[in-house]
This record gives sequence, C-alpha cells and structure tokens, in this order.
Amino acid sequence: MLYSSELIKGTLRTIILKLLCDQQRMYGYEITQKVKELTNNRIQLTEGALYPSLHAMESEGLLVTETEYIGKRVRKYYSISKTGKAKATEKVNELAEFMETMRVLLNIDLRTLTVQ
Amino acid sequence: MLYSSELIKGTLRTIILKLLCDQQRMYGYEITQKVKELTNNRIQLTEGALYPSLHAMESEGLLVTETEYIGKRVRKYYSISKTGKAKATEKVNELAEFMETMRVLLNIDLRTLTVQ
DNA sequence: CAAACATACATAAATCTCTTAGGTATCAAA
DNA sequence: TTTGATACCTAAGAGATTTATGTATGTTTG
Repeated sequence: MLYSSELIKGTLRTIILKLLCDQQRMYGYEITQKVKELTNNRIQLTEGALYPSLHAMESEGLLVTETEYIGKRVRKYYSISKTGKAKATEKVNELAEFMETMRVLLNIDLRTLTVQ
Repeated sequence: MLYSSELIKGTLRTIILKLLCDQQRMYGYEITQKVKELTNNRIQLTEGALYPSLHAMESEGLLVTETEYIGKRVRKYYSISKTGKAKATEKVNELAEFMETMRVLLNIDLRTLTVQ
C-alpha cells in the first residue's frame, strides 16, 4: 500500500535532510531506494520531486555535492552542511510536534498501531 | 508557535471529518475555533482553505448542511453523512499509518515528546 | 457613541509542492 | 537484443493552500 501522496507533501525535505544526517553521503537514486526499503515500499519518492528538491537545498547551502564517475556513469553525491544539520534538527522537531498535535487532535492511539 | 503550514496540507479534510464525527454538527467558524482550542493555538485553519473544502465535501455527499439564522446573521451547520463517516475512519487510519511510518523512518522518539 | 474587535459567511489570484510525462544514457541479465 | 535496473534531468499540469479581499452583523471599550 502506498500513501495517498498529499500526506507526503511538506515532508520531502525533512526526509532527505534527516537521511543525510545519518548517512554521511548519498546520491539521489540511492535516497529513493533507501526510503523505499526503510518504509517497506510505503513511501516511494518520485524523481520529479526529489531532484529539484536536492538542487534547491544545494543552492540554499544546506547540501554539498561531489560528482563521481562509476564507469561512464555519473553519480552525484550529496552530503549535509553545518547549516543543513541545523535545519534537519529543526524540521524533524517540527514534524514530531506536528504529529503529536495531530495525534491528540484526532485521538489516535499509537499503542494499537503497528505498521509492518 | 504555529506550524509551517506545508505540514497541514493534506490533513485538512481529515481534521474536519473527524471533528464532525465526534460533534454531531458544527459551523465553519466554530470549526476554526475548536481546532485552535484543541491544539493550543498550534493549528489555525484559514477560512480561504476551510470554506472551499466544506463546500467540496458537501457536493461529494460527505457532509450535509442546514442553514440557520442567529438574529440577522446566517450560520451554516455541517453534519456528517454515513459516507462521510466511513471516509473519516479511512482518512484517520491512513494518517495514523503514515505518521507511524514517518516516526520509524525519522527515528522519532515519542516518549520524550510532550506538546504543551 | 464611535472605533475596534469578534463573529460569520464567501471568492479569487497567486503560490508552493508535487505528479505525470517526457528525455538521455549506461550496464546487466535473459 | 530487448528488458529492466541504474542514474541523471526538466517542464507542464494538477492540487491544496495562502493571501488578499469583500460583505455584514454583533459586542466591547475608551
């Protein structure tokens, strides 16, 4: 089951920043696969959203890139800057608080929730 | 503190449907106030988003309206239909699963989270 | 008693984020 | 040799919301 994508809106940057906080460096395609794997195919990032988002965060100084060649194929690695790290923390905290607020508002019982 | 509103996107209908599930009937302005109160001013629904959303859900048969006059002032009450109730459950469950997935993905520890 | 604020509805243009759809190219497997 | 995976990218369109605006009544306060 895939989530109705409206929900993903607004969380893409948070996901990317948090992943890059933990993983040192990753390239775009790798990010899509990692998210897919970590969420048991529940969240499938689209490239049309991912790449522009990566480019934007690079130009904002949140991410830094280095390009490498694997054979003849280009691979663009992204890693997180100091500013990016701060932004990651901020965004994750904000999302956490938002989720907690929604949990209370909608009276969602997380104890009975197991996603697998 | 108000949430950066991107997060709210995609959850507006869920909030409205769930509230109307619990409250029998409410009017638009009342919904904004109730959400504000229940979230300690954290979520502030904008009227530009709320009213079109209510109108859409009415035309989709999820909500039913009755108009009343309080003095000379119009008040439009919304209540939830049977279809709406089913939709509410569906949407709340979907959001709950999405939040749980995000919690795992971002490694958010809800035990240390207290929103107040 | 007038101004400010709250209540109560509504619409429309602009904005933002993402999807859909397309494009290019390399590499591995069947 | 064709299919599928890897790997990058952009642009048009869609969808949900914000911002701005409008109308009008009721209440409070200086």
